[in-house]
Amino acid sequence: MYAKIIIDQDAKALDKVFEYVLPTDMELSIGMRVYVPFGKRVLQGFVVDISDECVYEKDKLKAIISKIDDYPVIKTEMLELMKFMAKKNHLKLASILRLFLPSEMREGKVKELFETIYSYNCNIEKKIPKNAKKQAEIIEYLKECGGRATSSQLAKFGYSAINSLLEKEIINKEKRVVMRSPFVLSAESKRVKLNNSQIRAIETMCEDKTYLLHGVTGSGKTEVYMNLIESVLSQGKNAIMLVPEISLTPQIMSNFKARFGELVALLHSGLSAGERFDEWKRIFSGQARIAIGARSAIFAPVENVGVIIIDEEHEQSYISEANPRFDTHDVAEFRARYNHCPLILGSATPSIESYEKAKQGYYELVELPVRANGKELPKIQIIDMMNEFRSGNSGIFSSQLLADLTNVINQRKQAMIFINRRGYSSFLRCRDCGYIAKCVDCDVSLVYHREDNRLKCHYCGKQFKVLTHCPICYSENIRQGAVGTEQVVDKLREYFPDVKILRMDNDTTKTKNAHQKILSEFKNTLPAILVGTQMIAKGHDFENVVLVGIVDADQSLYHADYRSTERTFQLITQVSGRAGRSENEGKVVLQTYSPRHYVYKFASNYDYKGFFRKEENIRQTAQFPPFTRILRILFSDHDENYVRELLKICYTEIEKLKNEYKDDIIYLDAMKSPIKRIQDKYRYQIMMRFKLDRADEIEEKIFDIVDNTTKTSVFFEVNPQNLS
DNA sequence: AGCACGCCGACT
DNA sequence: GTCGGCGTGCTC
Repeated sequence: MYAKIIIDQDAKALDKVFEYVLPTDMELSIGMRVYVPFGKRVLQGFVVDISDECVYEKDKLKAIISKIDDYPVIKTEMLELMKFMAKKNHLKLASILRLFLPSEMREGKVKELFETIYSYNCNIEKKIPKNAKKQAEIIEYLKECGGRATSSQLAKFGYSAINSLLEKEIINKEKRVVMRSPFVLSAESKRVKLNNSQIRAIETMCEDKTYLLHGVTGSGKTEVYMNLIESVLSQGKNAIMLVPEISLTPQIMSNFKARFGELVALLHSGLSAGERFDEWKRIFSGQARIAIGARSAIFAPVENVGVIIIDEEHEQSYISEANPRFDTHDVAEFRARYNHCPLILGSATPSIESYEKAKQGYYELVELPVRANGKELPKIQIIDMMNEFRSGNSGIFSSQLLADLTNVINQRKQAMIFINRRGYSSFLRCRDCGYIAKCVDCDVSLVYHREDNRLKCHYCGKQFKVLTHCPICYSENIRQGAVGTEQVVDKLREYFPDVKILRMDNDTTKTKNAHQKILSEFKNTLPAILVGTQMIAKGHDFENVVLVGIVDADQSLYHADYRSTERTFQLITQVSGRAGRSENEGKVVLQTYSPRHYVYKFASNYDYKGFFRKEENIRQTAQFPPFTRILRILFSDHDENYVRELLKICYTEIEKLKNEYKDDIIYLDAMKSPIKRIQDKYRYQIMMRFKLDRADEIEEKIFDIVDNTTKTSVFFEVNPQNLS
């Protein structure tokens, strides 16, 4: 007998099925992990098939050494899913399998948790040979980085050079473990009486198909989810529920823990590798029957799935932005159909894509039109900031917002100010020569963070000291530009020196329980103002918040992105939902420089359907998704000439497709990526847009073309979220 | 990815 | 000549 094996290594050259002889005394089944001889090494592999035939030359086959576990860690459903994803998203098999397992069970380094660090050994006085140019470069680079660097940083110099240095003990190698700790849960259970539309929704959503649950903010979707899960459990089946990472807050999670206790397994980024592994095992063994988590929880080893729920389905975070790129919707769809169970996509502001699918009958639309507490949604007042400017107010706040804030404070209530950005200001610029501080490895401006008075690269995380003068013209007139959370806080303190003003954004929530601390402090202070980014828009109920200010609503409109209007609508709706959650009337003040834009008209009336019709129309006429498909092919390498050459060859080949698909291809062009260098890799891309009818066919041809032209891996992205 | 092979420039 | 750096190709 022969076993077909996928080697657990993330390299394009190894992305195929290898064959091994199955020793007669070894009891092996599909989905198990094994050790196999591979060249001169012993590597981990996954058994994906067992057969009595082999394709490769029989006498060249080696035998499996041993099993790693005595049970299959990858279940049949997941192997099918692997094939589906490999085809759909053109991903490497091993990298897909790795998504299915907790990092504890994976070979090789997991970047977030383990990193190989190389450090310069200054004690050893050994000379580097004059001809060893690469090695000298490595040492130079190491010195620049303060003597230490990760293996991914050094990869560009090549492993031969690194190994030579290691051998001579000029540099040392160590494995650093990055540990994370969990947050604490406090649980209190309460059961809410359901209204009619909630009951109807629960009764409807039980078939083997996909439902789009459109519920206004505060319509009690969570309660619907809980009841659905409860009924699924009573049928002896299990459940998967996905929520966006930022709303994986203790509040929401504690509700589920309180209701379902030990049956819930939580998978979120805050868990340490060990804890994550434990939760995974609890699901795998069937002890835990409900998997709740962010995007990657869709891969939880839940068997006999009775329902899959994706809450806030419109959230960007459901599409993975980094390496194995996939869309959670596709994976969820696959698993739901495989298990013949309902898939529920819930949102107050469904994505245009999903709503269009519902309209065309691929999804069934279920609506929750009223708020569970029967209260009206807060009034949204639009403030024309150009007008403010013309009448002499050049500040961040309109006079209306200031007046309302004063009012709130006098009533000893609370307000939230929403800002669409992070950091104090975007970049450091020399006022004399125009120099902008940029990252040494990435082609992006560094962002100034006042907290620790440093410049940070938001792409690779490197930090730099703040410049006191311009490195080009030596001018000392170098400072920062636009508005951020910190500046808003500072300004507010000027206006309201005695009021508690809290700030919540990516920077103030870095540490373990910072999130909770800020929220509970806010909850217990009257009056108070909470300033924050996207984070404050999600699922926190503060009964004393009566005012929400949106300082720069336009921010997300200005992106050159076909989805930016949709995102602005979603943002406004979500943020507005924070005001007037209880007895108190709520109000929203929305400041904008383009008050006549249609998004504000619809958003201020909470008219999702009106907005959808308008947006649908625009997308259709302009030939954008969901009526077309955008494909982005990203090439990146340390050697700029090499990528350019690769791009050129691929482009010429792809261009030939235009003959056959003249009417299908709307747009095709090759260009530098908007951020042309990240982690010292040059990025070039091909962008294309084509009609849906033969989209899969075209895509497959392109995959083939690119595969046959390059040995380095290339990223494909469908309907990209951001174009960096 | 990482290991061996083999080409090519430097130097006892 | 030999030693060692570093690019290339292969792994069932």
